[in-house]
Amino acid sequence: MATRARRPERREEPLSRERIVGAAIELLDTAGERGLTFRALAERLATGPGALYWHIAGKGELLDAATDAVVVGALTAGPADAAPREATRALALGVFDAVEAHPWVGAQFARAPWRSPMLRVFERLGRQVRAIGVPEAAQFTAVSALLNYILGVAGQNAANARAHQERRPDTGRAQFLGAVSASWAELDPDAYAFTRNVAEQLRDHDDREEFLAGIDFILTGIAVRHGPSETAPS
Amino acid sequence: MATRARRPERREEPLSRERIVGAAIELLDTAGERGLTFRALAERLATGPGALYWHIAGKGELLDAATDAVVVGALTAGPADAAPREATRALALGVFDAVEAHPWVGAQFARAPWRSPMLRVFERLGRQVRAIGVPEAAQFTAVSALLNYILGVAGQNAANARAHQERRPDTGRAQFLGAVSASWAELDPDAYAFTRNVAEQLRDHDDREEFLAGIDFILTGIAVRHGPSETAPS
DNA sequence: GACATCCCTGGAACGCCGTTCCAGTCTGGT
DNA sequence: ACCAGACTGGAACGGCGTTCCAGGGATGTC
Repeated sequence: MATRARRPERREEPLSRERIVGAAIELLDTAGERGLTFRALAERLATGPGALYWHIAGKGELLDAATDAVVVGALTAGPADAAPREATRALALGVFDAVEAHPWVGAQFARAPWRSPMLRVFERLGRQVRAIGVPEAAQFTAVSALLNYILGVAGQNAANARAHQERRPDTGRAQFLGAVSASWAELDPDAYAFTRNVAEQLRDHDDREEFLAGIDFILTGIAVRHGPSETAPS
Repeated sequence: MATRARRPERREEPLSRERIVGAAIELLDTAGERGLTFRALAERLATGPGALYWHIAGKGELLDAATDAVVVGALTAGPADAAPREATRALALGVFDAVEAHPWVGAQFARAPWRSPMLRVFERLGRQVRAIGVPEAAQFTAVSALLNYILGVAGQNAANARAHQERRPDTGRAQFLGAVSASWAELDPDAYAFTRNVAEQLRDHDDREEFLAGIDFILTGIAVRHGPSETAPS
């Protein structure tokens, strides 16, 4: 009688939204964005494609849920007692690192605007901008600038990852940048004088440092325009 | 004899790479990114899908060529005798306006990194940054910051355009933003205090002004860090 | 114990996509 | 008159997201 005290379930583990999203993340990380298909996902979960639709509405919702899981993880860190500017840098770096670990997240940001993952980042950036002292009427503008920059970098990271993962799995980031840098050096000297000139800087740059430098440019611009007094504290 | 002096061609107009790219741009503008298929394109050109492949390698090259055509058009303008900072703003605005007229361009930027269209923008930005007086070693960083911000805005514009064109063709940008703004106002007051607070600013903001404000933040940041003398050189 | 019910499964099938294949046509050169 | 090669366009292939639906397993009711 009663229920047979937690039978070993119908299979090892029943299908669930969490399990599906988890498998989707693994698939995205290992096989890239093109590797996530309902058929591959079903095979990995030892079921058929149709079963997945009982738990997830469609591919859009699946990508959304996967992105949200990654973003939530990236935003949990943070000491929170740092100075606003430092906290903003840490926050941005957290998103950057998450995108570098899961490049497909960068592409997803550009696909679904104002969904839950982006809202989380927006909110966190907003609190820092408010802490910095930006007047209320200018807060949306300041946060938008930061967010759009972060999204731009994320999107490019995703694109680069695709370029040297799906096309040539054997080449790494260094070879990829080296190849692009070499092609820049052979551009027309008149039409692409500047680009030729910075070909070496492309090859040798550090993504993280460049990203942070951009964040600092924007934060400085915000401080000059809206800061309490730039150098002297109030 | 001789050749019958320019016969009226085999059809009204023979297939050509230019005609295909032109038709692709029309299709992208009117039907959105999802509307561009080789079958629809072939039908519009009164031919079969196979014929297109004689002139264009595949969909990637087609999108690249279409993007390039739009970007080239956007970069031809410009007085060139303006002050560097003003010229940079005009250049960025040119790209912004092109993306607003052809939202799919923004998505394409995030899909193919370091292809011809992006290189053109990169080169033009670089020349302005050089004219501003940024030292050579920091030019790549400065241009990257500007470019990534522009790409971020472009990608979001593309995503927003998709959201209120393919999902609800009857609603315009205002209704779309209004709906998002309304949903923000109903978020959890604790978890989304900031977002709730700027819901109105989202509804009422001007995309162009916000974009320019971001460009100005970055340009100010660059000037403070690398400007000719701002406060005092090293 | 028999039975109806509902949640959940998973394989088959639909329509559309990018791409390839190829028999055929048209054109200019000899 | 003939040929070689540029070019066409319809058919077909494999794969995708999604839908459909016959069924299986646990549960509640008599």
